[in-house]
Amino acid sequence: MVRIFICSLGRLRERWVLAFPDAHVVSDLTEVGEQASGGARSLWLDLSSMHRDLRLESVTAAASMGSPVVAMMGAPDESDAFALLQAGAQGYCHVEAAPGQLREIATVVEHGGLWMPPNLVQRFLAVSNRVIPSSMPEVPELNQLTSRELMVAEQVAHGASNREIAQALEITERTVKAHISAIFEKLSVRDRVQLALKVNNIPTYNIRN
Amino acid sequence: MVRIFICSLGRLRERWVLAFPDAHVVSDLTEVGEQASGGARSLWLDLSSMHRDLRLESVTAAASMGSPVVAMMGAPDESDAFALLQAGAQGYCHVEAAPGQLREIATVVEHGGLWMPPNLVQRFLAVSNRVIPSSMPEVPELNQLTSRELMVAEQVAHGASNREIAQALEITERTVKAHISAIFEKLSVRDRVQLALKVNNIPTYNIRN
DNA sequence: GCCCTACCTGTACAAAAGTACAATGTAAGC
DNA sequence: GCTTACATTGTACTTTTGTACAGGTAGGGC
Repeated sequence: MVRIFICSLGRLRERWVLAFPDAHVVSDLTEVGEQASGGARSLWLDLSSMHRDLRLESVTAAASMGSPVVAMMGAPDESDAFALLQAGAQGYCHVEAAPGQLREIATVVEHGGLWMPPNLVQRFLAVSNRVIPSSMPEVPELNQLTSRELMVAEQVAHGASNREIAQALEITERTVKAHISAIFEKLSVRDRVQLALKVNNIPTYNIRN
Repeated sequence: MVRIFICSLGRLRERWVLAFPDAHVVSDLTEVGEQASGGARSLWLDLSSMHRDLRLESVTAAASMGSPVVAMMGAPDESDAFALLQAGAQGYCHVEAAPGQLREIATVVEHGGLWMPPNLVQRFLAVSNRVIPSSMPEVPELNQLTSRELMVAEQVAHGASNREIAQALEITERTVKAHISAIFEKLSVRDRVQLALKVNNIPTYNIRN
């Protein structure tokens, strides 16, 4: 089974290689034609940094090539997901999905199944008046934080600057920095952006997490 | 992986055995509890010769047991399939599906995917697409960005530093900064954390924006 | 009492991030 | 040919962020 990633940068992300060591990559859909055109293959479209119309267009074009298509997005968007699936994609996932999940998705779509994140399925079911007990995955690392650190982390996770946090908690900016450094250490992140993403449970490009 | 068929007759059909030589069978859902309750398993409900309300009820009960559920019907019916999937089934197929297809379905649902006949997929998505979009807006401001800016924004939104973005896009760090400043202006955010949150559609505390 | 942790703060410094002002090249459209 | 939008880069600068090293306080457990 050949997995071909279509990415405008023409380079494979590390997670893709971790998932599929023999993955191929092309920078444009037109270059896919030659690659394993006869055999079994799946197409993985990196739709991050693409406008909405172009995303739909790309998926439609890819779907017409006869191989299962997985749409990979940078900014998750529910309404978009269904549009892309309707346009012919068999899978919809985050562009930085973990390698293990990528392999699951591959298994599913290459056997004719649909794959989308559990929250999307839940969303659909919710709309359908079905009550599903949702066990939203928390971020377990947050339990390592002291209560004060947690306060700071929450603020960072919602875009507050050090100065604002200091004012909010009525402490010095210096103290805020101290807390933040401790948080970085405990959560193994390197800066406040990654902290914000981790608290909000959003994957980052960085492997060292 | 254990496949348990729930069939009122208490007998396995030939096709099921052909597909899964080690398949189990029970005549009622209540008998499932004991079978491989801890390990990985999938439940295959034979819903042929069942009234509509009972079908729904069975699927709901089966879905609550924590294993993927495949609803197998004798007389395929679109609206019914829809209801059963809403009720928690991960798969929907004909009770006399070919062994090969059964195995495909097993692979899909046991990896978290949805499986249903191709013609139903389109129906399913068409309805979803009509129902979902109104409820959750995407981030319309992102359309103001140029394609290059969008690439940069996506990278920022996933924790990349300016240097990393520069390397990824093969441009200068200075150029990255230029793009980022333009993005801030267009999206009315003041720093990269807020940008990251906005792209990921996460609200910020933002007092003075 | 002593130890440990959480919490707080200071000075100083290094490293990013972000802005101001300016400039070049290119491609598309009128 | 001209205009406009986009992408790119430079120098120089301010601000913010983050770290290193050091220290002080308060409370709980032993």
